[in-house]
Amino acid sequence: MTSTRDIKAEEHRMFTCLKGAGVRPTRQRVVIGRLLLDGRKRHVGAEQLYEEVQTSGQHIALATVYNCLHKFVNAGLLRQVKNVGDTVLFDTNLSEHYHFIDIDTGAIMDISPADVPLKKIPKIPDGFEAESIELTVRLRRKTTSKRLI
Amino acid sequence: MTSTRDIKAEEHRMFTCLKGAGVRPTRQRVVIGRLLLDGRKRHVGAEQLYEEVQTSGQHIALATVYNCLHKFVNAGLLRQVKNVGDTVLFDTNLSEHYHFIDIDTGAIMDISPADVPLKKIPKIPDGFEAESIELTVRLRRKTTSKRLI
DNA sequence: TATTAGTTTAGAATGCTTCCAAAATTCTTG
DNA sequence: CAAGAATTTTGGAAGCATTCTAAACTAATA
Repeated sequence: MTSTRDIKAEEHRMFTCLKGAGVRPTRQRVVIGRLLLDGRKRHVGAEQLYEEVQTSGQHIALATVYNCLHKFVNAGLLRQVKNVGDTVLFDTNLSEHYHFIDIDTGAIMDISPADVPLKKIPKIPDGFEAESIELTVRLRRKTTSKRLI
Repeated sequence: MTSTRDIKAEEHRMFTCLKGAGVRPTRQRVVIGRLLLDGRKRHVGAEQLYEEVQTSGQHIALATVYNCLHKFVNAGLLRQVKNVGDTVLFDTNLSEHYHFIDIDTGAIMDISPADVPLKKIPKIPDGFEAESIELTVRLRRKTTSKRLI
């Protein structure tokens, strides 16, 4: 079990972490930071995170969750996944990697860059610079047999 | 100038084309097919196409434009681009290729696969098959100098 | 031609995300 | 520590692309 002192310590760590990233460490951001920036690699949507906050017994307005996620992205604490369905996802994995997407369930799995070395980066048009390179492989469950019973 | 007979001929060609693709050739689909499936490579949104139809003096309900685009995608006459902003785009270029996206304007440019050979396809997880592989390079206009005047 | 199956349509509904303007919080400076 | 300035939070409204609905229509089939 986590003692009150440990919680305080963790909160303080997150407080410092946010400050270091140039993000004003408000109560809400510390709460979300602790849920999200704990080292685990996850893909989260705003709505889902909103519910996690509620489950944890806290309340943060949905609009604030959105604000916070965007702030974190700008601060480089989070990445936005742009290839998924109709909903915006945020990725806690900051290292270079790509994604598998199960088109039926929407589930996302990481692809290590070691598994897909690009032989060369495409030549960037003059006057531009690459902001991001995304590689997404959409997967369909294989229909192994068409047994009807 | 295009004669009435030519138009009729083109309509009939599209009629046949749709039929061949297993798509029931309704008036609306022939109209949209003629605007879209003329060989030019384009990236189009539903709303934009809807306006093109109106400009051409015809009327097709927006819902029908959506229906039609999806039908065309299922029939393999069109591809859906899934990496762009918040709006769904359709791509008349059916051959393998990838995309540059100007993050400021939303403009899309094709990347030839010759420019980005994937050294190897990532290993597809067991029980799945790849439905599509998308590679998207987001571009930002380079800030060459910060002249203020 | 009659029947059936598939389409079109306008407008309503949906659902994710952003906007709003007021209240609250955090930071800065003295 | 107080006061003012700047930023953030909030709940609800608004926005917007897309899908849904159910009735009218059209195309294919027998």
